[in-house]
This record gives sequence, C-alpha cells and structure tokens, in this order.
Amino acid sequence: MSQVVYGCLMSVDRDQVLRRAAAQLTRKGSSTMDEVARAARISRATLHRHFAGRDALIRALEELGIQECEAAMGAARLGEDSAQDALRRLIREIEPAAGLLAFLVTENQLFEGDAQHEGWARLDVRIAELFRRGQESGEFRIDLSAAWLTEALYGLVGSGAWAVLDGRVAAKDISYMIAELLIGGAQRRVES
Amino acid sequence: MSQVVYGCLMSVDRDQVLRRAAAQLTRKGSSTMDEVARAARISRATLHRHFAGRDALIRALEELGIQECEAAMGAARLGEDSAQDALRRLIREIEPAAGLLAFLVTENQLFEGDAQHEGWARLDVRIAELFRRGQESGEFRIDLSAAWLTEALYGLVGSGAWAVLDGRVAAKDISYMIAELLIGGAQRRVES
DNA sequence: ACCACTTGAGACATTTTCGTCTCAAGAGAG
DNA sequence: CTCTCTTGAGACGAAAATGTCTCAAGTGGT
Repeated sequence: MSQVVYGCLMSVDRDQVLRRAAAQLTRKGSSTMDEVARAARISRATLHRHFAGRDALIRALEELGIQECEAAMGAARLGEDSAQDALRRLIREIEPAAGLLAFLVTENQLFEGDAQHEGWARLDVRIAELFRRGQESGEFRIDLSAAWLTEALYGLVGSGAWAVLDGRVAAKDISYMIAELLIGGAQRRVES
Repeated sequence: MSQVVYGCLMSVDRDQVLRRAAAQLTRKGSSTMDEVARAARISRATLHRHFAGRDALIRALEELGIQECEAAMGAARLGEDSAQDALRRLIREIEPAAGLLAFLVTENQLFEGDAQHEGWARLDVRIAELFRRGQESGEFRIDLSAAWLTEALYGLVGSGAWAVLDGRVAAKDISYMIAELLIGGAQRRVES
C-alpha cells in the first residue's frame, strides 16, 4: 500500500489529481467527468473511486481552494507591517492558487439552493479586516468600502490568472501588476 | 404580425429574451435551455424558434455584448478629454452591460477549437489604446501594461456586477467604485 | 511465488438535456 | 367573424453524461 486516505487504501496522488482537475475546469468550466479524468491522467473509473461524483469533486476543489487561501493568508502575516505590505504579501502568496480561485469564483456564482461553504465567509472577513486596518491607519481611502476592495481582489486575481493563461501577461509580472493596481487604487493620496 | 426579424414573423421581444437569458446565465452558467426559457418567461419551444440551439443562443449573446460594448465606447468618446475622464465615462456607459459581460468573459475562457469572435479583439484594441494614450500623456503609469489594465477593467466590471447581484455593493455606487479603483491604480503619482 | 491492492478499459442501465415535432389556444388584422 | 400567425404545452427519439459494475493487468510487499 502506498497511501492511506480516510481509512481507504489509495495510490494515486489525490492532490495531484485535484490540481490537474482544477486546471482543466479553469480552462473549461463545463468539462465532462471524462475530460477531467483525462486531464488528471487517470481513468474515469479511478476518478469516481476518489470522488463519489461531480458534486463531490467540486466540493473537494472548494475545500482545497479554501485551504490554499487560508495557508496563503497565514504565510502573508496579514496583521504585521503596513496594510500595504501585508496586501502585497497576500497577493504573492495567493498567486499559485489563482487558477483554482478563478474557477471557484465563477462556479460559486449564486449558490442557489444550499448555502455556500462557510470557509469563504471566513476568508472574506479576514481580507476585509486587512482593508479596514489600512483604512483606519490612514493608508487606504475610506470611500472605497472594504467589501468592495475584497471583491476587487478576487476579481483581479482571477483576471490575472486568466491573462497569464492567455499569454497576455507574463507569469512573473502578474503578482506585481495586481498588487500595484490594487494598492494604487486603494491608497489614500495626499495630492488631489 | 408585430415584428419582422430576418424576414421571419416574430412577436416576442428578442432583445428582452436575450437580456433575461443573459441574467439567468450570469447567475448560473450551466443553466439548461429549460431554465433559460423559464427565466426569459417563454416556453422552451419558443426559445428554440428564435435560437437554433444553445450555441446559437450563446453566439447571439456574444453579439449583443459586443454591440453594447461598442455602443458604450462610442458614447464614452474615448478620444476626448483626459484619458482619466474618458475611462470614467466608459465605465459609466458600460455598467448596464456588466452582467452580460461577466457571463461572456467566463464563457469565453479559452476558446478551444474555433477562434473567438473578432469583435472582442476590436474592443480590446480600443480599450488598450485608451490606456496607452493615458500613458503617453503622462496620466497613467507605464509599468502597468495597457494589456493588463484592459484585462483588469474587464475583471473589475465583472466583479462589480457580481458584487451588486450579491448585495455586497449598492448598484448606485459600483460605477464610482470601479472607476476610482482602476484610475487610482493606473494613475501616475508624483509623490512616492 | 503468493497475496493484497489498485488501476484502466469497457460494458451497462439510468438520467439529463437536447432538438424536433404536433396540436390546441389565443391574439390581432382585415 | 375569419384568417393568419405565434405561443405554450407536451410527446418523442436521439445524444450525451453520469454512476455502477466487472474483469484482466499490473504493482509492490512479504
């Protein structure tokens, strides 16, 4: 046996599968289970052995995305230094998960029926808190609400991932581009 | 008879149908034709009478979105005044189409197979031109490429539409929020 | 060599969605 | 009223996707 997951013997690298699935679904949100399986380089049967169905796969991706975001936020030490620098760190840390994020954001569009994962709310709160800290310290302007800045962060990270996939922006530049645009827009300026 | 479209007698308001369809698809990108029809308040049969199939519907929505964008760009008079003011006008004009845009952007994700509609390229060029004009006049910073600022505009407009749908930002504020964030981020600052 | 376990391939029934069709009801013009 | 045209409702088969199952092959440990 090679790996034990949830008390079940498993060999394929679950994380690897999830990542490849995320990449495929980012590229084409309506991918078939068959397409996802092929992108993950496993058979459809194996894919079903790991995830009970499409819903379970999406939920696992959601879980992964939330985990990556929380890890990024931990690594970024949002409470330290200036809000500006913390935001810069957050964007740099969150960038590897940008593709997954972009997919999840579009997938989450209006969670009709069941409630959305509480994890998203937790993330929103922490990010909004960062912006609010910047507003209270005078770094950020107060006429752009923290809620909007939070949304804008998600949007720009998603756009960035998409721009990189499309080859419109170099991967090495995207983190800087996002940070500069967001910080420049959020920053309180002394000149008119 | 009430309306003549493409030499065929039609009564339902095609534009209205497209708008409702766009709203539904923005809310849930994987809506079935039945859900779209119900959202458009017509029967599935009638929906099929107007659009040969799902692809035709999407393509019609794409056409509508491009038209609205071009109309918005015309109304915004991108070449006049400062680039900043032109951008502000563009955002204000494009805002009514934001929901449709948000859907089309996600739908367009990597056009595997056939080439994307040339209209998008035309729009991109015009928007990028505006940003470039701002850069050349010294209004906008040059370390954020015009291509990225264009992507960011799409992303922020989409995020804005989504934030409004979700009730996180008031509809009356969103145009200002987008413009201020984008212009503030793009603006060249004299202070450090 | 033996055994436990996992994988890929494919068959299979089921479900969902699609596209087409028919027909009765209703609206509007002449 | 009468005629024409459009619509909604539903039936229908075709196509696609899903979920389940079986079985041969392969892997790795003992």
